[in-house]
Amino acid sequence: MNDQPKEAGVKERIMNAATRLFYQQGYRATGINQIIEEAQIAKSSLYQHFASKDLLLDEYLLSAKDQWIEDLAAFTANLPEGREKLLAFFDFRRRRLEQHEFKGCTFSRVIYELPNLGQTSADIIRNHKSTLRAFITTQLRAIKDPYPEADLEEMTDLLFNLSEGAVLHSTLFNNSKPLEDAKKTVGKLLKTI
Amino acid sequence: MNDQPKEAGVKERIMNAATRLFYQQGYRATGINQIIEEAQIAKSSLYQHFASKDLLLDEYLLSAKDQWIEDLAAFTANLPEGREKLLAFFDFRRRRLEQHEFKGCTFSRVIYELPNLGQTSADIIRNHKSTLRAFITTQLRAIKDPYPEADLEEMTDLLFNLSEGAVLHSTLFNNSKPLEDAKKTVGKLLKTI
DNA sequence: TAATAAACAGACAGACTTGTCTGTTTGTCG
DNA sequence: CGACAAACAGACAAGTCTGTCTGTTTATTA
Repeated sequence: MNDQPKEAGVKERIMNAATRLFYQQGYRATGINQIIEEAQIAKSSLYQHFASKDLLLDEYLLSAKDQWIEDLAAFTANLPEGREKLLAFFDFRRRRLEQHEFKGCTFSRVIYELPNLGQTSADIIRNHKSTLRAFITTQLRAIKDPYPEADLEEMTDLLFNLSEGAVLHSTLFNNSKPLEDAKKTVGKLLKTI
Repeated sequence: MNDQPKEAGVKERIMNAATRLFYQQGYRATGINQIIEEAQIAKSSLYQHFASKDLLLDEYLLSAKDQWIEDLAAFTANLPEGREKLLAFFDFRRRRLEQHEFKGCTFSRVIYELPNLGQTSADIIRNHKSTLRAFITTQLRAIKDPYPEADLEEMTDLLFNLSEGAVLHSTLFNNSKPLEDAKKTVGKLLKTI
């Protein structure tokens, strides 16, 4: 439990604890008291840095989104644009699930957990998913340019939906296979364009 | 609020209220007290029929799953097997989201809301998703039989993942477009087999 | 009519929740 | 040293939650 680096700043320790707990247990299932215990900080310190639990959620989503994009960039840094990076995208999502015991997509989880999600949080998540979608579009363009606009859109959505569906099914069955299979299918689909 | 038919049995009224509330607000966000109020029954009556809230969830999932399959069957009853029913599958999921204000898939919601879901509940959901997958396989076979086993599996998973991803994105963006586009894409994919 | 079962109302226990507030300790900077 | 800010511990308010329990009313059936 007490695996927090004591040297880290208070705000950082709160974010670390919230990140772990919100993802592993969910937002609603995680109490303020559990966060302060794991972060080893005082309750008043938490409310000094975050006005409410809801706002902590928003900051968590913002930071998780940045981390996600950064990790993807690092994971695909040495690969050529196009086919290679697209396939690696599926490896990346698979690896994330495996590292986190198949708890699902950080952002989809929040969407489904909070049906009446605040505007700000929902915007952050939509923004993140749009970034992923743009990543796919970029790689498709690298494979075939010029790519007819209508076909590009369609293929982007196909791959985007395929990845999300595969993440969901890997989560549901606690198994990497859906994502592995999806990657193979993408490999074949890319040969047709 | 008081739109429960008073004639309906107590257990039925509980299930009706739970179905509406668990889906609209989520399982954790819905309290026992709210259920008994909407169902217009006494708290002791609820615990007479369901030993705990967790077991109520399981019965809710079972009944929701049956209803889902039944509704799909009715929706596609007059269509020929194969291409038509496959395309209608996407219409069906779109219509469900539209009718429920884009709150997402009943079952995926539970998966994501309860990361430490009980074995029974998880099994019900996995069973349901397997049924959907089997529906797709059946329709693909109707289009092309014999269908090489490996290709059949791959196309099934592709369509299955595509539908789940489209449902997720329609939910996220409160918009039917992802599911409409997915249907069009399926139409094209089916021409290639 | 008497007996049995089902549903009723609602108080209650006990544990949880977020957020506030008081007062103390610690560390840093001039 | 003196002053200021940050973090501390932890009690507390006010509300929520699930589940239990007591005792009453209603309906059915023998």
